Amino acid sequence: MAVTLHDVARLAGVSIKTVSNVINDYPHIRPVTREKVEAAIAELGYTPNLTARNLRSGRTGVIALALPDLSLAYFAELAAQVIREAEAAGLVVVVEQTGADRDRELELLRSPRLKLTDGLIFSPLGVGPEDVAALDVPYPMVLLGERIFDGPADHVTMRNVEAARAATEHLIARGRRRIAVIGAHDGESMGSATLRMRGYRQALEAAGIPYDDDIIGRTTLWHRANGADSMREILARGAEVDAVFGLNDTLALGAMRALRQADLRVPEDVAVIGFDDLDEAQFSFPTLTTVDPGREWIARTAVATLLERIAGKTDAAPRTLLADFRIRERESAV
Amino acid sequence: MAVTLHDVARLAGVSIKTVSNVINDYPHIRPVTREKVEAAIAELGYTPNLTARNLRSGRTGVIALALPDLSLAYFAELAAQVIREAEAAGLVVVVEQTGADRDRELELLRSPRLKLTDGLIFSPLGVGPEDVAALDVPYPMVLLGERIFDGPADHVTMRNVEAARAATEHLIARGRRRIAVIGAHDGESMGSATLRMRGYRQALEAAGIPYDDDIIGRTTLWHRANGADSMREILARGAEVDAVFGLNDTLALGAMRALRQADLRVPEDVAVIGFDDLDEAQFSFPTLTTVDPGREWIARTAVATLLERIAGKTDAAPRTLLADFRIRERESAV
DNA sequence: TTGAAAGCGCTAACAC
DNA sequence: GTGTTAGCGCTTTCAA
Repeated sequence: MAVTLHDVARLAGVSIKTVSNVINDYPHIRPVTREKVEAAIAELGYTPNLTARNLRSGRTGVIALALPDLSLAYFAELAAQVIREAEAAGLVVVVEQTGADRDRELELLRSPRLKLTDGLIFSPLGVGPEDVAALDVPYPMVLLGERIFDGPADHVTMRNVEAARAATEHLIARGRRRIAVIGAHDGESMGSATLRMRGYRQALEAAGIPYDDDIIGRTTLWHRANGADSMREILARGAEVDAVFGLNDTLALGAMRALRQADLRVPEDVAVIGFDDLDEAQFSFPTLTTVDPGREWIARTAVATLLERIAGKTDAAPRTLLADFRIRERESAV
Repeated sequence: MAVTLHDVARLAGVSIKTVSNVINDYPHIRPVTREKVEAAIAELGYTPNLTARNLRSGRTGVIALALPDLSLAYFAELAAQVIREAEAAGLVVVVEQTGADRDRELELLRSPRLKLTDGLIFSPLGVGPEDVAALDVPYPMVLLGERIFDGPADHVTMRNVEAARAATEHLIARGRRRIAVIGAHDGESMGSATLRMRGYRQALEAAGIPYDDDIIGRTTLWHRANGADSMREILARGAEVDAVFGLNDTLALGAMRALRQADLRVPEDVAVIGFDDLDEAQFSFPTLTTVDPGREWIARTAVATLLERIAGKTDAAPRTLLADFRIRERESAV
């Protein structure tokens, strides 16, 4: 641990600057010198002290990714992608879990731990439009998700309304007219649920299908159990249903479970569509038709955008970047 | 970003040492001085530069967690837990994905990026016993998983053999005798598959049930599709089966899918048990009986053990720490 | 109780 | 082409 530039320089019989030059691939070095230095580096097993380098350069090569919880499949897959993209850009990623808690999210934004990173990719679930002021942070940040629009930072997100509308239209085009929704939120002005509901209603309206509150399942959490419970409630009401739009895949998978327990066949009796295109959607029974919201593009764009800001593009106005989506047609809705 | 100790000291009319003392809660400071300094800190919005502090202290407060892929539910849940435990200990976690690739794993161990961290929690899937030499790294490391025993580092893992035996016995106790296995590996001397197979065979032997290679499904990968494919193959052979032991939950869930497609009822016709106790096991249809291998304990112990090593317990011999397991009884095997 | 100054290991002017 | 040197912002002896 104790080998420094000085040690290498001494052994090689040169100055530390020369060693530094070799390490940083400075072009004009005599081959002989370079070899001497490289031999010394090898002999001593020298590796640069990144902390010192960071102190000099003011950069760390580390970015933070803050999200609700890795146990949620959507965020795990998002994190996997962000880490891959960051690695390709020569960065490593510190993952922070906020538990979707507003206070913890706000605390994180002010945390001195972030000083150790070059920037933050933040997927909030607790803070909302009323907290935009707290988002005006003194370091590069890219926002993900639907909680914040017109914030003081770049924002990479998906076309929720259009994609949800397309999902609903996918069902309508297959003759379904009694399309239940699982995962609606009450009293939320801006969020995935609200936006996706808007797309749903647009599709109904365009097709001349009346909106029926009886087949709208409300859940605060988007876990599988909530999807199953919500579906059961709708069925218990005796409401007629020939399709289900799960506002995310996890809810849709939960709903499928409840449908099968109620001896309803998917897709024959009830077609099901989800949203997210989790890996799991390919392997459920039946496989889940869903919306691919462009997660890969979102991850890549978030990293690229953050890097631009880190590189000094601090003046440019905050941008909103929207991913393209597509419907992944599988067995649950054909 | 540019506020330093010097700025604070100048504003407060004291030396930087005094400011430093205040920040680090050095006991003997006159209240007046402290107040002056705190006022200056507040006015300037000073936060310490962690990089500089790290350079001095030689510690970073960052640990690395290297695992195959966050898209795999088991590792996502493990990471979630490790991050929580690390946070409780005042550490943040850099997550690195190796893709279960031996070369990438070996490269990671030597990566200078690790110099930015105080230690590594490493869950290898590519390197094996033949690579123990590479594991003798010059920084604190804790190993997870089954790939390496008697390595040069502390090792936190689960009781694979005993737990697999208990899982098999759970099925036997419920009258099952034709217990298929999904996920066996060929030509692997040490790994989860091998150990769990050992427990399976022990249970059969103890119950006087003959081992039948016809109902052993081999897969290299442990994804859901492999579980389904492997199950289908066994069924296609015409082999008689009244239970399935998925060597992990994902395989078991895949196998359940194949069973239902073959019009076999779970658990009536075929009981199914898994291994891992993923969140998902509680929400599948039917819910999955499985082995809880003690993931939470493993995460907590890995962090605690790493911290001990970081704190300087470098002399002590490497230890192997084993988690307690338990069977989570759910619908798929009653 | 507080201040002065050295130095953690590195990079980047600037000199030679 | 290579060496000297001044910091990056902080902690920490050692004095005062």
